[in-house]
Amino acid sequence: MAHDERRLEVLRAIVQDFVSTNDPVGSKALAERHDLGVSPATIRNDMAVLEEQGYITQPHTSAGRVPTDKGYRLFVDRLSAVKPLSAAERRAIERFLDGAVDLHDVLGRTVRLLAQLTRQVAVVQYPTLSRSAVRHLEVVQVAAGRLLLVLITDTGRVEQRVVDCPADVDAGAVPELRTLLNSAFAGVKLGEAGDKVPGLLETAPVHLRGLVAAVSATLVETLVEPSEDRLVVGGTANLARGSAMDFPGTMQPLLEALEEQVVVLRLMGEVDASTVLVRIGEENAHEALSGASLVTVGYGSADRSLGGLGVVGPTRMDYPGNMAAVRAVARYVGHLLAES
Amino acid sequence: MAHDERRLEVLRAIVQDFVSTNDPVGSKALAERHDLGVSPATIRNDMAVLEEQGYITQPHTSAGRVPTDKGYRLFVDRLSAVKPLSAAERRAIERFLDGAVDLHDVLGRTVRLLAQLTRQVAVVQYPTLSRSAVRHLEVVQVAAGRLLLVLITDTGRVEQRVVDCPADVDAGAVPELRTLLNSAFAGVKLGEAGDKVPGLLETAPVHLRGLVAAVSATLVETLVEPSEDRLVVGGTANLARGSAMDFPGTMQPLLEALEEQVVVLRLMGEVDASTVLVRIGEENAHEALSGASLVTVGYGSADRSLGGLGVVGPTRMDYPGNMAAVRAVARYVGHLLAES
DNA sequence: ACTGGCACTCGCACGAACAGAGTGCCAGGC
DNA sequence: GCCTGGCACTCTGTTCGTGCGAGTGCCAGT
Repeated sequence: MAHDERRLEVLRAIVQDFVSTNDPVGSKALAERHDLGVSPATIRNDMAVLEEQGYITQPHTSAGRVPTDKGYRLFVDRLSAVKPLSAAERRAIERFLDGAVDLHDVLGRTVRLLAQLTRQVAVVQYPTLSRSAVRHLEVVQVAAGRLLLVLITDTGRVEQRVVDCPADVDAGAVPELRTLLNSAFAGVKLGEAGDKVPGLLETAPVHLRGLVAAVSATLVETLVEPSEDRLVVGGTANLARGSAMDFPGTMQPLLEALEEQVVVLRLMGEVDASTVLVRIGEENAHEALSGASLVTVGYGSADRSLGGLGVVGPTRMDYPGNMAAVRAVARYVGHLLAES
Repeated sequence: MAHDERRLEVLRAIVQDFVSTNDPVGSKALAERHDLGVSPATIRNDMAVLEEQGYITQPHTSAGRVPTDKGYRLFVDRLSAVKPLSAAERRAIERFLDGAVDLHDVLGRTVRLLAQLTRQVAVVQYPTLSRSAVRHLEVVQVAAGRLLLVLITDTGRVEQRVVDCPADVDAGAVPELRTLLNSAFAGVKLGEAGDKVPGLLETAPVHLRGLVAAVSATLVETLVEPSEDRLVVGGTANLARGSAMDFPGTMQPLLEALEEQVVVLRLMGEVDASTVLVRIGEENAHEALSGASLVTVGYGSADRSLGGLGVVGPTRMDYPGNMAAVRAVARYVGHLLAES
């Protein structure tokens, strides 16, 4: 039993050393840097077992050992203590995020902050529209047969669409339409708003029917099929910083995946605000991410998750530190957006 | 005279070959691939002169020649013919950009298009606020003492701010305020709108004075000190594609500069819509860009430039092709935004 | 003014030899 | 039964030397 205990301790030491030095770690160095109380030879035996179990591997015969994805997984699940942020870091979060003027600004600052804190690539998802509610619908006439529809959500996100109205629009009708739309939709979740559009057509005053009909298609499109969720990416320069061997061959596929957004967004869909989710290397299924790890968490208030944020980096990353940073930032952003 | 003529022809050939092969080009290869009508020995003499004049250089004593920044400059200024886009490319531009639903979408598509067309990093500037005009100002009451101010510009850009009103807000006052603001500011250029705020305070109906006073500070902030101009960046994966030697050492500084935005935005400030501006290597002054070239142009209608767009890549790039692509895309985007 | 020829200079790829790191295994001690 | 010290072995990365090829500069000839 004390056996297994120590073997795990050895794994932890390997992960820690490898993360900080980026060199395969051998039994001798391990015995020197950590006082495990046993000799290198004993450690070698433990390492042989760990390798057989698939937790570590050696790049080539007679180099040190390197953790495998499975090894990192065990480390994250059982061996890593939550590393509290320093007071300076906490202060940095507040100082950095306070003073943001609008949603775009908040998310922009968040992604920069997270990238700086973790020295990894940071990703922040815009608040998911389907979970947001309508705060206000604005209708503006921009030309004779043209209306601009602006949707403002309770998370501060703004979506706009231009609608062509075949019929001439009576000037007085626009404010009426605005009132009608707002009384119908204000406070309604976007996911549920679509169902109300048909009903609206029937109950609208006769003289507005034409207008409502013209607008309804766009309305459905805006409310129900919210434009693909957006992602803010920052700190890509950190990819180039790490050792060239962090990513097999080139980092081109990873950069492509980050720009593609859809891949990352799908992963973001699974987050919730209470637990930090870690995906390591091959666990990501997607080819381009198979050499990378993601640390993600949802942000939002207790009762409602708005979106996700996290960092992307080499599997060789400081998991405890990044998990702590991601969680702390998510909490703060959640409060910030909940109260606005 | 025919002398100098041929020497320039040699320079052009060197640039073209080096851009396409990425290998230093020697006199022999040059004589084979281009029919200059003279022997390698003669070309060698020309190259010696070109090198003395600073247009080309050799990486090491016995390798071929490589163009210098000065060489590229001469090539761009005097030796490159405008390369018209293929019909397929023109069609791609239309197909790609039509069907964009809003400004964000237009710029997002533009940057992707440009990155794909040129296989370089693409940058697109949001329409500069100070050159835009107010299309509509929206006021929404989101809570007892809180107003949301939304500015919609004629270029489709949307800015929003939350205003805290110390006094209680009379429900009926909000529409009045909206009307007041719009009649005062609709159509006004943002650069000139600031001057009108003080006047507004005096001429406003008495019962609105308090409200106007509360809003005016934010109004000035939104209109006059427009939030830093935004930049959309895409195709960074193309940086990793090129040969590792395209950028000295690492591309980290370049990625940082692109995220910083401010560096690139300053360069964008100088563009105009009529001429494609090319900055080569060291001409960029800024450290991080000293190994890169920028090809930029303004977009907008004839009478009014909205912003800039362009590509960033290694000095070893296809200047004629990129200039053509950048110009064509800028034209199309200009039309698209002018008519919306 | 151009051309062919020739000697010269390097960078680079290839191979050998070498040092260093790290392992696996075995026999002995607690 | 588990740990330890020792030892032989197996690699990789590095260094050095060599040969090759590419490319140049120069010179004499047309």
